[in-house]
Amino acid sequence: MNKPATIKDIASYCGLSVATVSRVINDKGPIKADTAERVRQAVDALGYAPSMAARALKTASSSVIGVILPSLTNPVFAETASGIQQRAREKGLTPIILSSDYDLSLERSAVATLLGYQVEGVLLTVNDAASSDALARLDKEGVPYCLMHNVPRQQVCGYIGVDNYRAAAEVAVHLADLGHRCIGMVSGDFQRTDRARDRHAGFLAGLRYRNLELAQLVQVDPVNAVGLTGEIHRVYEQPGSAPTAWFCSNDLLALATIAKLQLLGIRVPEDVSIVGFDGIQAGTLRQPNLASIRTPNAEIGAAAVDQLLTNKRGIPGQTGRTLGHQLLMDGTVAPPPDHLS
Amino acid sequence: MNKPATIKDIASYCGLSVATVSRVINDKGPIKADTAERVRQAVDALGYAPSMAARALKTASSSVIGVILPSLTNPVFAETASGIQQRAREKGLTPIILSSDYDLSLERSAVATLLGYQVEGVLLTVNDAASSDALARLDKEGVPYCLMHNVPRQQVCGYIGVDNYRAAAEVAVHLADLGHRCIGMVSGDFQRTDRARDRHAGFLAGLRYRNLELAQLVQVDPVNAVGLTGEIHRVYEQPGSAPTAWFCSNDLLALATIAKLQLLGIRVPEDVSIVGFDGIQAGTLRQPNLASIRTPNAEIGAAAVDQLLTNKRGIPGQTGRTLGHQLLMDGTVAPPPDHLS
DNA sequence: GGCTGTCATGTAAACGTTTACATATCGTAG
DNA sequence: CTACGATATGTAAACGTTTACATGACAGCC
Repeated sequence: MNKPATIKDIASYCGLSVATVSRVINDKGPIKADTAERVRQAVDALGYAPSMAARALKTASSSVIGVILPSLTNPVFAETASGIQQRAREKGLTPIILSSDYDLSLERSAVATLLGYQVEGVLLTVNDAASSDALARLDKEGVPYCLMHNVPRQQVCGYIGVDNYRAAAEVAVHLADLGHRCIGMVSGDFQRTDRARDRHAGFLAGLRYRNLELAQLVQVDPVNAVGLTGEIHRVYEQPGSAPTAWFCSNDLLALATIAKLQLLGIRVPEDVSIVGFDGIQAGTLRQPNLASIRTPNAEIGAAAVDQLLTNKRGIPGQTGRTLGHQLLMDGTVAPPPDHLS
Repeated sequence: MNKPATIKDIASYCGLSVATVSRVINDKGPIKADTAERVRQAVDALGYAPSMAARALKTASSSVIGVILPSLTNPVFAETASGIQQRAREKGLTPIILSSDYDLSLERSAVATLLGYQVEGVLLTVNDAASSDALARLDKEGVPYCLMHNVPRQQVCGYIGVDNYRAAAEVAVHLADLGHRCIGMVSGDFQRTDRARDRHAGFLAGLRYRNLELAQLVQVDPVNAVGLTGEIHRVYEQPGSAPTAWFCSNDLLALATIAKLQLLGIRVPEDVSIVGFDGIQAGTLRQPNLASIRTPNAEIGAAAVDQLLTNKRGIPGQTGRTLGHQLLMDGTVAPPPDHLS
């Protein structure tokens, strides 16, 4: 690896002092047009790239923002990362994106890593905002941050997400109004994340609003839906009332549920309705389309960057925003089979 | 934002010199157990995180690796990123992941950005390895890199991927051996990426090997499969021989194609067989499973990190590796409808 | 006791920037 | 002709580390 060119190389190449070169590069202070041109040529010729390390050290600002997400492969967070990426690029910031793999100790060490890079701020989704060490650390260090997707605590630096509770409640009401009376829920990361709990609570509230209760709650391992087959099988084997509709706490789970039902010879949505949550692309690449709640994931990321910058400048404004979601209630939802309307 | 604690704060807190503290932190040189303990306590107490900027500046090594991928939302690259992430963490490296959005000028500026961070090396997937400015720049600067997923040029620093040509040829042979005689291909980023071209060429070669030629080539906008509906409709409207099997250059395209066919009342795989490429999760979350080529995406990312480290140490060994792929030829593939076996 | 070697620590320079301050040049008003 | 403000550039210190070198303490050996 060649030694990268430094500002001194540029300076001596042009017969100038480093100060002048620095001024040209950051265009600060007065400079002769001729000089500026010479410097620019030298920069090109020597392939000079200013050392962000030195710059960060001197100016105590790194132009780096930290990002911590539970997963990069989950489309929800991939889209969020993508939105962050784009907005950060516009703002001249470089994101360092780390995955916590839903692991609390990795959440903590990710924060520690980012602190070392003197990040301008951190955008993150934690398992549980109310009890997060990672968040506590950021608060303690006074590093601005913006939560994404989480259910925010009281005193939070910044927050962007959707109203999971309300969205889930809307699904419950919608299913009830279609005539469903026996409704189940499939939850994955139920105990692990605050949003899964919020969706559950919201769904129950929605059912209650229509004088229903949850007929079944199936909990499965969130990573690869282990146990789903057995549970679904059990529910539909037993005599008695099996749900005519299921709300799944995310789309991947919903797709897996549909596949299992089909294997049992149960048709979706003719026999059973399925609703997911997230509105991922895979849900629209099938017939019938997966009914779901579409959340503006990329927009959440972009808005989080904006929120961070607002906070940094100390503008007192609002500390968070709840973005709108969209009900996609066609495709895999229909009235229950015996329903006369 | 509080001023972060520096090594000097630790030193004066313990009544030691910065040199000693530094030695404790990096455990180099002899230190009394007692002293080490005191330092560690101070680190915890003050929440000290060493400045990576200063460290990078002094040691001229940043512990940062650059990553450039065409997209973060495409599951293939999301998995690759995830694999990189994990292996990098094990090796004590921090990845800066940037998305080029398949844009050549963003590819270039991503390299420039990374150069500023004095990255130890770069892992990247470019549109076209043979003509990439980004790669040329890395070569010029002497920064080690490892290509992922690309079809490598002759003189390349490092390379990890699968044999797209061979895999596509295997699909062709498999379809031919099932009895298909009229076979089409749906290609997305056909003209844009080297691997799409490679898959196309390999597929043609496979067909030729069985004395067949490509019956139809449908090209669509890769981002959202614009035009697919019209093309598919056209093919099956016209009288004459319509393909009984389609090879799609990636899984997202394959899923979209299946959805379109179903809308035309064409059954998959009873009437028409569909094969994708990549083996993404969404393909397995449906019935029947999407036939595809599964590529070890996460492993490609992890192997690329290893390859980079090998290259850096100047170990002369191999400059690249081709990892194995896996044919998943069930679900959406079947013999053609009129086939007697 | 003096010499040597090992262990533990301190001193200070360097890494590549930015920037406050100093300097130099020059046109122009007094 | 001097003084002055503007303009353009140079000088040097500082940012937080690491590390070669220097120092000091203490043990073992003759």
